[in-house]
Amino acid sequence: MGKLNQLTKQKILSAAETVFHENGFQGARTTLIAKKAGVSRPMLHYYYRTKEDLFHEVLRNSFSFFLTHAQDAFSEETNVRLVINKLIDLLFEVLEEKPGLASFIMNILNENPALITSLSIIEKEQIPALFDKLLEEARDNNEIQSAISGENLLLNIYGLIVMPYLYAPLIRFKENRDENEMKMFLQKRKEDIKTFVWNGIKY
Amino acid sequence: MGKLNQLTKQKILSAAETVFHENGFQGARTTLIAKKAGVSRPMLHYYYRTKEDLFHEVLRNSFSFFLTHAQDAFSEETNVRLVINKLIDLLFEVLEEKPGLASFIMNILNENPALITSLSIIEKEQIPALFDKLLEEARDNNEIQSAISGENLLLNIYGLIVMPYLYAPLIRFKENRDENEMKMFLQKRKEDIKTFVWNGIKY
DNA sequence: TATAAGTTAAACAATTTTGTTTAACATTAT
DNA sequence: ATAATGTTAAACAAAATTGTTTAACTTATA
Repeated sequence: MGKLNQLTKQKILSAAETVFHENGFQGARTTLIAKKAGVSRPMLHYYYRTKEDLFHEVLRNSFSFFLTHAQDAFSEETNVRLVINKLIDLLFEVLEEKPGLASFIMNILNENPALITSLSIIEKEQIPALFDKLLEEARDNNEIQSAISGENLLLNIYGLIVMPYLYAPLIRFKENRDENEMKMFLQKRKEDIKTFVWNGIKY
Repeated sequence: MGKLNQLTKQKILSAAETVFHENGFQGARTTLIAKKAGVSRPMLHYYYRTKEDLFHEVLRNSFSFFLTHAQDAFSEETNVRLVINKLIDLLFEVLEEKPGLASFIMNILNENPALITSLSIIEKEQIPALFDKLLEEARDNNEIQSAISGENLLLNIYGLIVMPYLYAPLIRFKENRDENEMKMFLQKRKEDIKTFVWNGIKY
């Protein structure tokens, strides 16, 4: 049996990513995915038997993409402050590349958190622990005062970064900012977040 | 024509709130709402013709509830720091009372932001401007150094507060924390956020 | 060039969900 | 007690959506 035009399969997966990111599992329509992929509906089911199969593939890819980038911050830098800045840079890049990813994750967290915990990538996730270690070192060196935990620090950073992406549609509507103004807003905000976070833990 | 057993109507609205908060518009099932309200399906349509009508009512109430409480911070306090602390307290109270509200708002922001901007309450919303004024005063008095805007400060606070509520299901799953442990985690986090935010803008 | 693989449009079955109708029953107020 | 109001269960119609089937067509390749 065949089943192997990788290009078509990829087009479907890629369209699925966009649609699932924008609408979540329930809101997504396989018809729209097929259309965006430029492919007939039977083709979609030919490569991915069910909507669920397709969703799981997107889910795995998305989390892998997100976590891999986040982890990079810890391999590329060693000092807390630099790691934090790097992490913020990387996460902004991730969301710039996939703006729907933030709400996608929020959606799953809400709809079906068990889905996330079942991912093998998640089990290997060590970021809070890595942060704990760096924070402890920094406290020993009197670089920071705060007794914050790695988990809380990470939640803070996620919250600060993700917020504007969730909020973006509202800001756009309310203040009528065009895409370019939004980009500048986000660019500036990124730097603001860095100093905000640093001050937040320094004292 | 009748249409006025306020108690039943209220039961329906209240059940609808829970279901819409937990599942969003698309994910919500009118059948489940009727069931939770302890009422037959035709009754639901008797008081609210369509699912959409019911949703709009919940939407209005939810935003009104959220914004009214947030605004209170500015009437009850006058100093930036105290306003911030009050706001954080009030928002935590809001989310403690309606834990699904956070993801509900995120959901709409994603699914249909136009819905939010069309709310009359939103147009009257002045919080960023109120913050701008307080921040300027505080800078004049050398209480704070940061040049942060009211809008960004508000985004920061929202992000920091909302995050754990979105994240909660995952934390619960991953670390197996029971409801009580979650409450303590949130309680502690609330105070952490206060100092985190204050340090963030002070320097 | 013949064959297999990839693809499509069209039609359809099955399911889910919303909203309506009907006929009957219960409750309240007149 | 009688009429209006509130309520239910049951059945149904209409629409949307997923997944499948069929028969035909195209393109690469053996």
